[in-house]
Amino acid sequence: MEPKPTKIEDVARAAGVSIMSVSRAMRGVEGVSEATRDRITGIAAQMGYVPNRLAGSLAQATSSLVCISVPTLFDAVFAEIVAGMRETLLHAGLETIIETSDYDPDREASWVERMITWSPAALVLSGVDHTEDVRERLRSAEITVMELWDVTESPIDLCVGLDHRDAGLQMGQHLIDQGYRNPAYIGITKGRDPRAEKRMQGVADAFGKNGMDLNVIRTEAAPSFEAGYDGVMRALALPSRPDVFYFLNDHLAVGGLMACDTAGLEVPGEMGIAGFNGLNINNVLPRRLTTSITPRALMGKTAARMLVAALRGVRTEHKITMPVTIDPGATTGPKLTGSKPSAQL
Amino acid sequence: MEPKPTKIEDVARAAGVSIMSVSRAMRGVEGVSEATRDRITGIAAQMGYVPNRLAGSLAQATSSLVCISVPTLFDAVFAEIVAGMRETLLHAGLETIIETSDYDPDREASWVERMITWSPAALVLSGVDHTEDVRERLRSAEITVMELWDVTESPIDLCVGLDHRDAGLQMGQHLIDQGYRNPAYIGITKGRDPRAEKRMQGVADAFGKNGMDLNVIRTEAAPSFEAGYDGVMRALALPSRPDVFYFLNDHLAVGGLMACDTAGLEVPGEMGIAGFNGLNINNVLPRRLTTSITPRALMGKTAARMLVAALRGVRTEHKITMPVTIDPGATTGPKLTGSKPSAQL
DNA sequence: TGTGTTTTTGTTATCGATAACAATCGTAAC
DNA sequence: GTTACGATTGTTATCGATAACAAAAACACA
Repeated sequence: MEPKPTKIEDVARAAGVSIMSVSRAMRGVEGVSEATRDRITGIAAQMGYVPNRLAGSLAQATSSLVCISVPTLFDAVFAEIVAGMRETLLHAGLETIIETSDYDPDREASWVERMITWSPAALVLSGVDHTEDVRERLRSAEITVMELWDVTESPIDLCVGLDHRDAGLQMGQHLIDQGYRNPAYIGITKGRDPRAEKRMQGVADAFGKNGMDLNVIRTEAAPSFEAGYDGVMRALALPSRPDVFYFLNDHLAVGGLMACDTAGLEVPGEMGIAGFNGLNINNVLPRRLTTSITPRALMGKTAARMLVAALRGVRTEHKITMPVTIDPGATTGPKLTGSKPSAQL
Repeated sequence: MEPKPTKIEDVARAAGVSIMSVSRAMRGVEGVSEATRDRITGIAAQMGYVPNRLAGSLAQATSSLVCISVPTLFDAVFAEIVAGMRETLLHAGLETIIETSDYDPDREASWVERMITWSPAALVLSGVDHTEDVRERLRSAEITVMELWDVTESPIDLCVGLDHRDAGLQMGQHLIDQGYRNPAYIGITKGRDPRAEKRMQGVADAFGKNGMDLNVIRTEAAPSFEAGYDGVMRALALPSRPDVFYFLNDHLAVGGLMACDTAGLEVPGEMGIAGFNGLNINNVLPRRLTTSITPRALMGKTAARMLVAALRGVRTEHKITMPVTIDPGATTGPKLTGSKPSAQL
């Protein structure tokens, strides 16, 4: 009663050819005439034959798997990057496996360990900060590695990302230009998100050059709306109240914006707010967030193309730094001190 | 120079045993004494041996892969369900592959086709509405199938989800109780999200029982903040303005809330707003959204446990309907007609 | 001490494909 | 009508593991 799946041998027998001809026909490689190819693929389709990729990959000693590790899928940022990659990869006949490391390097490490057992064609990691174990493994395994989202002077292999410190520097300067003088950064536990730390450093440096300090407020939560909300609540209790908040990302910024609203603080009049990413929630906020727009889909697509090229032996550049642009928005700006309308929403 | 990965044979030679002993030792199955097992695993670790899963799965005719298809990862809803599953599955030694179908049944179908080639242990699909091709394939392949997020009388195999129509019915009654009489549904193109259609139907039925009609407004966009915003803008142009909006989900509801705010409509005084899911953005909104709370993480965990049990041959229930509870929030309620404060945010 | 039983270890066949090489076919050139 | 070369097809070895069965060793009990 069990409907044993048809294998290549069955198709070969049915078509009256050798299994190699079927193999060649199915993969679309050279070595069969157009006529027999068409005949074989026709019969295969009719028989409902699906090649066993496990066997194929084993024989080829490499699979068509691309394993991607991102910190989280709880916000759309990495989902967009991944979506950008997938389309291109799928088009190139590559399957993707996604992992969420939850910003935990050890978890990334154990994942790399596991993935290697599948002989993937490539591994994609988020960021450039990895444990020594991971670097070691990747060095010894002959797997193409792509580091995404951040850039470094010494990539393991390929690298497509942003210069986060520079993005911070840029935003810092923007905030200074807007007249802010007492900035605070609101983020999460130190070390959890290395990219955010770099951005913070950039902002700190920008203000530092002008002799101003950056207050740092950290919540222990994951990067979320709530973390931003809580951060603001905590920040407002500081002895000298900041005049602008630079948030870890737009999620925290939105939470922070809501917190300011709840606290009755006028934005940007009494408090400036800046985020990072340019999420699409920005398109519906009554007041657009000041933020840095990151080219997420494009980054994914770029990375995927570079990866596919590399897998085909066409090695072009090894490292691309994508541009980040500032969306001035409406949550920073001249400090008005007019009448304060009460909150609605 | 190439550091050929060590294989089972190398370990066997180094340990002075047969490869079967190594195989048994590595997998933790019966058939080796404790002493030799420890010795073998020690040597293997020392040699940096990682078993080739392709070979293993091929020999076993089944892999430890669980393939999961969700409509989207752009909002956190499915990400949370998936996260709930992953932990349990990983614990059971199962690897997960995630696909986003973008609400496209054909895309789901081609994905199923591709996944089968990897001999997965199980397939997880979102919803219970699939193309006939998919049903056909899954019937013939001997793969455990889990349908998630929705429920049906006749699941393919296993099923863990919500009764969406009932959730709609529940919310509809709630809105009626709050005094609303002219409801409108704001969603996306018909047929794209079958679950949303069921919820809408539930609301329509609830109002219908009381002799009231449900206006239906559809934007063509994907389910997003913008879709809710645009939907409201369009709804406000209707001849008879609705007094309450039931949105496809919280994302649209948040967008709609912002639109009402921008349009200067008092919520809930002049307009009620209800969503679906209970996203955590609700924790920071100055006015909590009226919504249905869905147990997403729990659903994922429950599904994963059921799946693991089924894979081990322990078949308990086949179908579980998870409860949905209403969060009354503050965007629906007595229609106040007090002074209208101007918008801040 | 010998025989039966259980545990441990090893041997052989197999999983379903692909690579590398060998054989065959067709046809163009001489 | 051969010779020769490129295009097509087939054969054999291999990929790295596991299942099923066989052999050897350890243990038990009369």
